[in-house]
Amino acid sequence: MSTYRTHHCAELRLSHAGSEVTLSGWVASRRDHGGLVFVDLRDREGLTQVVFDPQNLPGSHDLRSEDVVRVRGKVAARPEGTANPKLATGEIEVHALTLDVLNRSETPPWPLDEENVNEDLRLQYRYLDLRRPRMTRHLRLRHAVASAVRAHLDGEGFVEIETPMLFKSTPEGAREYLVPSRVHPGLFYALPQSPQQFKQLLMVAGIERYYQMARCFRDEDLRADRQPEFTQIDLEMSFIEREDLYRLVEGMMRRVWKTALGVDLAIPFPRLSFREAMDTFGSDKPDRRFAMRLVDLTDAFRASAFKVFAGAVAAGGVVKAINAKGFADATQGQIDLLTEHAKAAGAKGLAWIKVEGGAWKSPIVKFFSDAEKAALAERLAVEEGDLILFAADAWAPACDVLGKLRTILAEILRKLGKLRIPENTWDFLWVVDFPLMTFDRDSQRHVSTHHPFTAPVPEDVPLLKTDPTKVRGQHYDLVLNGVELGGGSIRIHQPEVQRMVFEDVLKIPKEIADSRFGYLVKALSFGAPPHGGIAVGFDRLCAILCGAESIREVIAFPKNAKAQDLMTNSPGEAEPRQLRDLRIQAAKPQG
RNA sequence: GGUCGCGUAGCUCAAUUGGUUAGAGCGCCGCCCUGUCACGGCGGAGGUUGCGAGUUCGAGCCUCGUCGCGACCGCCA
Repeated sequence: MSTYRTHHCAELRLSHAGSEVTLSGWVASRRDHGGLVFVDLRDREGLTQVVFDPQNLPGSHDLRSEDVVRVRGKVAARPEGTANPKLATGEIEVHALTLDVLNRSETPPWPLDEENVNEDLRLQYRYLDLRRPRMTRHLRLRHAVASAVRAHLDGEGFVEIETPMLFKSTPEGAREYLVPSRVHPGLFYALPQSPQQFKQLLMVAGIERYYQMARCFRDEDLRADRQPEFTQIDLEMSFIEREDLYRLVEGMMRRVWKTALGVDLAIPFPRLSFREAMDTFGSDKPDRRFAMRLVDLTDAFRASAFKVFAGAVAAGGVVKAINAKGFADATQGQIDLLTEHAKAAGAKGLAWIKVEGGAWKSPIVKFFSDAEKAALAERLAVEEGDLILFAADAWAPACDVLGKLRTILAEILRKLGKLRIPENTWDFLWVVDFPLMTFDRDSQRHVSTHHPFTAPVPEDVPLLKTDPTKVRGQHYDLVLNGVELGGGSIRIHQPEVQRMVFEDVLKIPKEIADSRFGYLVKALSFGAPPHGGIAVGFDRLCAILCGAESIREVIAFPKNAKAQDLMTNSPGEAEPRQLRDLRIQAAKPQG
């Protein structure tokens, strides 16, 4: 038995009354009555009230927040009327017989029970921040989720395999962290953005089912849900089709939700094509917990007197609208704000109608015919108090604009109490049938919508050379409550198809394709099995399960928004000697 | 790189139109207190209002610059 404890601080109950126990932990709070001292002793499990008689234990007067102590004492039922129903151990207390101060604590820089505190400070003293029960809960939930994932994948025959952190620079995609090689001066490794290529090589190696809690690195600007290093549940399987993978991930998520929240998720998750998602929600990661669907009005305004609409249709575009129910009382400022967002999303302006006092108030409604008004009223189910917002443009930008407005409106209406987004609703879905290629106007060439290893849908392969943007990829995104949780694809496993994508479709010069991806194409040529996989954002997953706003809340030692670690003060300068060894000269910023 | 927001005591926040010596709660220090659990009582310490200029008789408040932090946009195959 430990000399430090016989029980933890959330363990003792009335049934223990009379027994002698030893507890160790931190002083969470003290209430010194002079002749009697109460201390809430905290360990990772919870709180226990310890009662000291300072005549016998004078040191109890000197206890301070966060001192580490060991207490031996007798468990006693609390006197009549003094039980604390807020504590699991609230029926009892420990009457201290001995007190050992194992370590003193400086006064904490902020009261640890204060939730709303400057994040700088929390990150600078992260070890104190993590003592708080909420953060302890986050880390332990994260562990429980990781365990559930491992248990599930183990049960499905997966093998956990580590892949290198020191990888090769592949300049496509996210900016990478470069690592200089001392042995090869002037040459660099890169930290992996994901183990993508290795997991495919493991399939060629015949592993068949691989997974890894993979640390990934991206040297891009940060967000609340983005860190320079983050963790993915990364997995890959051979001899599967998309549906096989959906089933696997659905089972895994079901297990995770059961473990973490005790919730039975409904599976299978619905599937929505990219086209349909954009068309009805204006997003490839739609939050369907609220309606506010995009409605198509193209045919109704084909011949409209309102030239903005008719013109868009004539140019091959669409007219679409959404109904922000109950927002007819939007202020001019709010309309302006929405217009700003619409413009930022690529719209030229924002047409709107307020339905107030039985009338349609709008700068544009005078152009509408009765038939057009009737179509509007019917398709948007227009009622008193509604605010209708329009987009008239080519299909993709029109959907995009309204999709962004939809998200913003939902947030505004939710705050105003006009839209209720149900809590504890887990709206999972698969978004599928993405276009394999997107035409990039800047570089005037086709780029992979996701990555160049995604296999085309078999029946679309003939279009690869003729009309690449029409080719659907076997890519899938896992979406939860409007958050992209993960994505993956069935990969190309025939070397000639992979080579064609690199050279004929993406127009990557042969030498570059060879030097960057030659080993992969070569590997495919040695009997690569059909395979595919997915990467699920583990930090985001944990944040959602914890109800946290930011993934920083579920990472033990995260970086701040400037990618710094405020506790260790990194990044920091390197010694001149280190730089000399690496043959690197730091170009100091001006000033 | 851009837009917006924030920066006042250790922490969370006040400070009327630009006007006296910048306040409160918590925390901290000292004394008192045997049933508290947001313990209570009395007393005390603690401030370059992020920094620098400017306007003004006078700036926490206005202007400009700068630094820091955050959110978003760009970016994230």
